[in-house]
Amino acid sequence: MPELPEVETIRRSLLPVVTGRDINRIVIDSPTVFALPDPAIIMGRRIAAIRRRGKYLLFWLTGQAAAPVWLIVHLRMTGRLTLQPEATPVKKHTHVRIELTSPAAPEPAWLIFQDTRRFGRLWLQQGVSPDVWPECLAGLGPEPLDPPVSADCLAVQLARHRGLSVKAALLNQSVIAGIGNIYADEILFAAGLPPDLPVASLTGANLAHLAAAIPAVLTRAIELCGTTLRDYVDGWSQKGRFQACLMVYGRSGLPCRVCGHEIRKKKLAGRTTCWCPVCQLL
DNA sequence: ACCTACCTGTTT
DNA sequence: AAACAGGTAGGT
Repeated sequence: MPELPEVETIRRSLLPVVTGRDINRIVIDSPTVFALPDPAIIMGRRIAAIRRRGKYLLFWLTGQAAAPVWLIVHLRMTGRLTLQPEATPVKKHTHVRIELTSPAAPEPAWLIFQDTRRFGRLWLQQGVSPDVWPECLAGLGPEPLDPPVSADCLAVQLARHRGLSVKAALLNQSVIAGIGNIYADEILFAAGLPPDLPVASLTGANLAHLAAAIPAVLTRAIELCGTTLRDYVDGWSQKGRFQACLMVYGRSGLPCRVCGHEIRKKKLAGRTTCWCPVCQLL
């Protein structure tokens, strides 16, 4: 489900409500999803900020006379992170519930982690900055949007993966952080590149088109609050609207919205890949 | 550079 | 009944 635009939309939707609130209670229904050795580590802490790195959400938890702790969330395919009013009944596939209170707000609220397929995970990181946390964030490539990735940066990042197809390279989180199957296909369409093109055969002009397409597609997707195909919603349970703008993903057999040629589909890098054989002909 | 596993639900 | 789904870790 969530790629960079969806995770960023969730971050922005939660930000104004959740920052400054205090953790009053935590209920873990699935210890495999969140192995929290001792709830006392985060009890009473305040959510001071929310950051995003690639597809990870990072909650900065401060406490009096205590070193800050990071709560790290990855939603994988079907994870949801939403706010619910205090009295909301517990829904199916709820794995973690965090009750948040605020001196300014009379009613507590729940921050809920739901995940049908249970691939999503939560972790705690104490002491070390999450950027160097070896188990996840340390291996991530650069953020594609701040600043917008350049052709030079892309060339450097791709240099270690010359044997991959350009689609496989875009999906590799150590090349650029945050791109998944939907946006890889959409970016390659916007760049006019065939997905099975080997990285080794990319020209300078190809790299320039690719570098321009990455921020263009991701920024537009964020503006439209992400892509809702089935499960994805933001922190207020609102769907995204970028699905109406998809040019190739999920459109196999349909006419290309630019040239009218039939959109094709095949497995590449283990993932279904859709492209226009005319607009993306080298 | 590929394959499978991890899960549950939906579509073919 | 089988294939497939936004992701990634781990094995070969």
